This record gives sequence, structure tokens and C-alpha cells, in this order.
Amino acid sequence: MEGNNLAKIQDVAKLAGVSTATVSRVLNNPESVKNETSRRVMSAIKSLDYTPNRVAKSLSSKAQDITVGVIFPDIATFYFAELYKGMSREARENNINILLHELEEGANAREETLMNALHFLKKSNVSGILLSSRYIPKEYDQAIKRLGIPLVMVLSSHEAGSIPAFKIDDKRAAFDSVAYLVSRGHQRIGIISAITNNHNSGELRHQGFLQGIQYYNLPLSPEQIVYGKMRYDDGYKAMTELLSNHHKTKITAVFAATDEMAIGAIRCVIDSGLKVPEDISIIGYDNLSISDMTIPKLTTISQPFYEIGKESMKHMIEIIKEPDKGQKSGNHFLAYQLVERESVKELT
Amino acid sequence: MEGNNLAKIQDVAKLAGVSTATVSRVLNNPESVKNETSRRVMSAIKSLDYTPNRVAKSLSSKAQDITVGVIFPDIATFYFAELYKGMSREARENNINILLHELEEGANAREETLMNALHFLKKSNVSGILLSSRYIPKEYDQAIKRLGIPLVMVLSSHEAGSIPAFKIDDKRAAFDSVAYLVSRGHQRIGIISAITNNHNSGELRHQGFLQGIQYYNLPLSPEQIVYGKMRYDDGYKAMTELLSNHHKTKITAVFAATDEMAIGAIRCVIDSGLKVPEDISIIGYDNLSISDMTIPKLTTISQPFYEIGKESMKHMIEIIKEPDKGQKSGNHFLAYQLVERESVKELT
DNA sequence: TTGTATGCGTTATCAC
DNA sequence: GTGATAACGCATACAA
Repeated sequence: MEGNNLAKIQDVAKLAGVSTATVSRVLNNPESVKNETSRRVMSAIKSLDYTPNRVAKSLSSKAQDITVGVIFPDIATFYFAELYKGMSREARENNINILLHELEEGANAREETLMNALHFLKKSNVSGILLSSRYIPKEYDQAIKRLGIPLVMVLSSHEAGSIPAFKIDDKRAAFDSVAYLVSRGHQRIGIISAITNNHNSGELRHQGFLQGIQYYNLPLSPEQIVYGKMRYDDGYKAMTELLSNHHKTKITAVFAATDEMAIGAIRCVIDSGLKVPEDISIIGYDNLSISDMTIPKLTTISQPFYEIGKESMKHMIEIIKEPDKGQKSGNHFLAYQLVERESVKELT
Repeated sequence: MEGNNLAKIQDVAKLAGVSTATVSRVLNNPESVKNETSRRVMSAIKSLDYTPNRVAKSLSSKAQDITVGVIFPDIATFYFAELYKGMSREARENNINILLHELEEGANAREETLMNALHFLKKSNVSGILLSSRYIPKEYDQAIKRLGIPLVMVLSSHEAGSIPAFKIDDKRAAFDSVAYLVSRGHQRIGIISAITNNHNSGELRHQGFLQGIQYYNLPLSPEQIVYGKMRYDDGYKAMTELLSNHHKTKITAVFAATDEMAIGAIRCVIDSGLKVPEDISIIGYDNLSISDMTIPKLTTISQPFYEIGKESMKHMIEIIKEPDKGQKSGNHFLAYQLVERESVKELT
């Protein structure tokens, strides 16, 4: 009928036999409109398939549509979806847009890439940047200050702690993992640690593990400590090492710093003819959606990715909307849980 | 001094002693302004620290920097990442933005939600929309025409075929799966079919399977056919059914229409005390990254998600940049592969 | 080459 | 309760 243009508020008004003002009211302030009129307008809206134009809306109501940039190293990371959903939900509720920027993969000069991303977003006029899974050494402080855009760290933190960060208390969670293993009768525990140079969570988990070992006065030889880079294959390889020393260490359980590595480790154990958890118990870290699909299902530390995403975005919005209030820097720890499934056996 | 209000074009105009139109011109069409005037305006702009209001700009002039909308039902779907990476890569190379819009979850009125998303994107001034994983019944034709924005389907197709679609040839791939199973000595094959009302790939795979059965003249009783909704749990449940009729059907292999269902099915088989592939072979569909992490690793049809994303975006960009050329409608099939791993046993 | 006036789709301020 | 109508900030057809 009417070309290819969407219905506007005028069309609705005309069809409903009211003024545009009234239509606007039923949409934004329903109580101030008589019930009967409201019904007429609603039906017109439905029949015209009308939805308000966001652009015009923000122009009129002064409220600029703000957009915040989200920097993420790798969309293919399993927890990305949940994290993003949390951010997205919060953003949508506040009528703000997200500009997603994935760090270019396979970059050698990590630093440059991050800086590029920052600049790119700056030029895209974002009002704030959510920076995920990257550790920020203090060399960046200067550059970040110059950016003049508020930053919030997600799942990682700033070396000097002057940038607000949302995550769980990795050190404590790792400690709790050890405590759990101990409560299930395990004494000789190995660790597949995640050490990377651009992400400090791995290190914190490592420290937490060590504290647990110390607190419970458990034996620990170098052969029980092994490293990987967070992914499935790394876990597999790391477990191979652990297994090669098994005759010496006699470990009965393994703490893996990421679920992916835990799953790789499970596979490795199976391939070597042993069983999980009968021969070796394994506890993971993340509670990815896939850890419920493995065989055996993974016992693991559950990170509230959705909440973390939501809260970080929420805080960012506060910063943007009330710049005076000043951002509360430092780490904001969200609650985690230990999810008990099938990969840890109780020793009797 | 200036409170917290940004300078507007009028302020610049006044300070430079020109009209707003002129200011607008030096910004958008510099050649049409006398050099000297231009300089005056520029200096005014600089001294006022003026930057155009993007919102007002878009409201006024429909056109702006190109951005294409991407509608996706659920970010948490395992293949989303690869698909998006393909799109993103192509987009970035062409300097165009992506506006990602996840369909609100748990919606009952699916149609309305999709329409909303379309409108939302339209009002966000996108130049084109990539619509993923949704089947478009022809009832939508009217509304889509009225939208006046080019659409490209990704991983699914349009009922009438008048909208270009990028995907693999599901029917043929399913047929090939059967052929593969047959070549490995299987004769009695069950299917866990994916039937949903908003996605026609499941149906196509079902048809392809049936064709295979017919072509190779294999036995097929109703007890060999079972349905699920694509996810892990559905696969588990479906396999339970299949197993309950196992004494009758004696199936030695199962074709699962999605990897997630295949993985759920594997778990189900294990839980029932049988083994994969020793007792029952299972072949999946998708080649998700996790199908390489399961035990046993999944033999499956590999969809080139990255390429599909890239090609669909590429085509969209062509449409946008050369509207005259006209979009080539119909299905564009990309190459798939059968990836042989561990979940199918050769019968001797 | 530059200025005037109007439209873009909503919201908000008045009146009635 | 509801209806005109003036902003909102910019682009642009039309004049000059």
C-alpha cells in the first residue's frame, strides 16, 4: 500500500482518531490516558505494526543514544555468549548500544592491537569501553588517561587497580577447590595451571591453589605442577605430563584452571586407559555450558558470566550517566559456586 | 564556562557569522564553500569544540555510515562465533559496521519478535539485514517488501526462495551421511530428526535421510524415527526412545540432525550401559568445536560457518553498493565435508 | 556562494 | 483527558 515506509506516530494518530500527543502518552505514560482511548490507540498501533523510531525519540528527548564499546579477545571462547548476553540485556534496558570489537586474531604485537582497538572505539564515539579478559600492565596508564574514555575491566584486572574490574575472586575460588577435594578425601593433588602473559586470572588461581595446599598441609612436588594455555589441547598435553609422573606423585585428583583444559585432561586420562573419576578425579574452572555435556560431567567452579557482564555494563552506565559520582575503582567480586557433578570421586 | 552542553551548529554559525546551512556545507560538502568562509567556520568549530550530533544527523538525512544489521536467535548457539567471525571479518575489511541484534529469548509470539527486530534495525538505519537461522514463511513477504531493506538469509532459507540464502545443501549432506554409514556396513539406521517450525534445515535433513534410506533400499520402521529440538537434552531424550525400541529395530547406527543432539545421544547410550561406537554408531551434523572434545570424538557433517558468514556479508555488501545489479536470489550452497572421527564403527 | 525555510519522528509545554 | 504546537539538531530544496 504505502510504499516502503514504516508507520509513524502520525499514522497511528490518524487511524485512531486522536492526536500524536495522545499516542505518545499511551506509550510513555499510559495512566494519563482514558482507558477507552488507550484501547483504540493500541489497536491502531497493532494494525499498523507501529514501533517508535529510536532516533527521533532520542533527538526529541535530549537523551542521546549512547553506545559503549566492548573489546573481546576471541568471540569463540565458550563463555563469551553468556557474558555478552548480560551486557546486552543491561544495555538494551537502558537504551544504549553496544559496539562489539573483537581483537584481531593471531596478532603478534598484542599491545599494539589493544591500543588500536581502543582508538578505533574512541573514533566511533563510544562513551565507554568494556575491556574483557586482558590484563592491563601499568605501561598503559598514560595512554588510557589520554583516551579520556571510562574503562571497565571484565574478568580481569588492572595492575594498579585503578580501573574498576568485575570478576570473581579467583584466588579464593581456587582455594575452595582444594578444600573441596580435601573434603572428599584427596591428599595428593596435581594442578594444571593457566599461565598467560595477558591475563592475570590464571596466576591468581595458581596462588589460590598453592594457599590451599599449604593450608591443608598437603604434599606438593614440582612434578605435580604443570602448565597450559587455557584451551582443550593444552589440557590434554599437560595431563600427559602429569600422568608420566604418576608413579612418583600418586596424585588422585587434578585441579585444572579452566574447564576446557579439564576436558582435555579427561580425554587424556581416558586415552591412557585410566578412568575419571575412578582412577583420577578432575575439577574444572568456569562452568562452561559444555561441562554439563562431557562424560563424566565436570565438577567445577561456576563463574557467573551473565551477571558479570550485566554488572560491568551497569557500572559503566552509571559512570556515563553520573560522571561526577566518580567510578569506584578496584575489584568487584561476584559470587561463584562450586558445582558438584561427576568428575570427582569421594575417596574412602 | 559552558556548563555541560555541547556546542551546536547554530553556535558555530553565529560565531562564524554565517548561516547554519553554510556550516553544514563546510562539513559535508567543502567544495561548495568559499575558501575564506570555510576557514572562518573551521576556526569557529575548533574554538567551540564542536562535533555534529549523530542522532540529529541520522534523523535528518537518512544516510550515514553504512551499518548492516545481523539478527540471530541465540548468541549462545555454539556455531554463532564462527559465523559472526566470518561476517565481522568481511565487514571490517569494507569499513562497515555491524549492529548485532539477538532475538529476545523466551518469546512466545515468534512472529512479532522477528518483526520487531526488523523494525528495530530499520529504525537504526541499517542498510541491510542478515537474518540467521530463521525460516521465513511467505506471510512475511508483504512486511519485508515494505521494509525496503535488502535481506540475506543465513543458514536458512525463504519459503518462496526470493531472498538470497547462504547455507549448505542440507538434503544432500544428510543423504551423504546415510551413504557413509552404508559404506561402513550399517543397514539399520535410526534418525534423531530436528523438527522446528521456524527453521527448515531440520526438515531438509530429514528428507535427505529418507532419500538415502530409499536409495540404498534400507529397512525403515516408524520406531527408527524420533524427533528433538536441536539441543543436547533433546538428543538425550530422543535416544532414550530409540533405545527402548532397540530390541525390535536392531539399529546399529544413528543419524542425529545436530551435533548437540548427537552428543546428548552419546551420553544416553553410555548411561544405558552400551558403548559408542562399539554397540551403536552415531553421526552428527554441524561439526561444532566441541565435537572434537567429546568421548568418543564425533564423526559429523562439517558446515563451513565462517565461510557462510563471510559470503553472506560479502553478498550483502555487493547489494548495498550496487543496488542496480540486483541480488541473485535463491540458495547459495557452500561446500561441506564429512569429518570422520570416532563415533562410527565399521561393521565387518 | 550563501541564506531561508522546512522536514525528519518524538516528546513536552501549553492551552482547552 | 486531550489536542495543538514548539522544540530537539541537522540537512537540504529552493531562493537569492
